[in-house]
Amino acid sequence: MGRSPCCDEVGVKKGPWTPEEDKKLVDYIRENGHGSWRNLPKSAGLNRCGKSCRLRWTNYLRPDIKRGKFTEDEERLIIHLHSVLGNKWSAIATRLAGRTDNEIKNYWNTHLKKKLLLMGIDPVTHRRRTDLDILASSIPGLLAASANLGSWDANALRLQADAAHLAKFQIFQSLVQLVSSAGTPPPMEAMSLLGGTSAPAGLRGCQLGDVLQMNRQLEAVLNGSLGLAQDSMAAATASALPSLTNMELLDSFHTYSDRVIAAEQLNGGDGPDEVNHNIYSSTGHLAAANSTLSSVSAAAATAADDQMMERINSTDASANSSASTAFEAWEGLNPDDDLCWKNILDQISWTNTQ
DNA sequence: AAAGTCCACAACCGCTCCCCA
DNA sequence: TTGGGGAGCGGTTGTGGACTT
Repeated sequence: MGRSPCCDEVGVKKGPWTPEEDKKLVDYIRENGHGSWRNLPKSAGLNRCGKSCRLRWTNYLRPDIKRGKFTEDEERLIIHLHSVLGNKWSAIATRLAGRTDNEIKNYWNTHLKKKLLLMGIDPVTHRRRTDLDILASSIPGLLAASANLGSWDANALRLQADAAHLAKFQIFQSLVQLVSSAGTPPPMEAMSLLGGTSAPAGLRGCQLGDVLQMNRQLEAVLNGSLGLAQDSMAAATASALPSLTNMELLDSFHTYSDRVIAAEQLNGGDGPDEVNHNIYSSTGHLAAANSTLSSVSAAAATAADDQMMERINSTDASANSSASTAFEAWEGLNPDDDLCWKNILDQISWTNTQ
């Protein structure tokens, strides 16, 4: 069912609207309502097509439009709604008073999509990414982010190291997950990288089953770490950032924990929607490493690392050896060696293409 | 200071949906 | 039931300003 374009008239103006045109359009609609958009330009004395008038009105001139930056609440809501509705921008816009579909779409494409990618989340599926290319490309950004964390004082050095540690830990976990999801045993070259001369004793010579077990442990640790991080955040930050006041620490902590709690509420607690769980929980480390709260979260998570070990040791005796192995392995890796990362990525890329 | 590059956003294009004769 | 027209939607593009080299 073809239809002729509405803007096929020659001589109809296109491009940016002038203030005079805006005034004509606003005045006309205020006085008469828009009525038929096709007839409006003629009636209003505008040399535009009706479609252009409608877009200008609905996206820019409408009096109930809310201008300005998106708030964190709005961001969170957009991400949540997008996970449910997909690219249904108009449907999403109906849930955000004063925001237009076009504005939300633009904001998604220019900000939120990148934000999610940086957090290691696929903006389409809202699940954690394992794509190697993205993973590999994200490493410099992650490390740069961790390097830019702070310039306050000596404590910043500790925080920077913590954040880098966490970012690399997350990457490592993703790599292990990737190996386990490949369905085939990794090549000896790859395994030898994990257990080779530069690798820690815990990983040396480990088998696929060990890697899978390790991955399960890491998954549990990462997914369970958020609560621990919240529990220990205030104390951890207090010890890591003695130069900040208690009030500043509490503010930082509350900002972060509010986001988490709100995400949980949006989620309906234990509903089927895993989006916010994915975003705020399982990737908590990575988000923390990249967000403005990264320094606080990273310090807290460092303390949480200790508690993770305790939890593993106390709740799953059968996994004790593997879990310990995983962490010993991580501690033994030399994540500051760029060549080490390149080699691991190269080898696992090779695995994935087999 | 100039040139080049990147980024954000307004606006356009083309398609689909829905209503109505 | 069909098809024409209006409106809405999502993807894409163009442009101006900010930033970098």
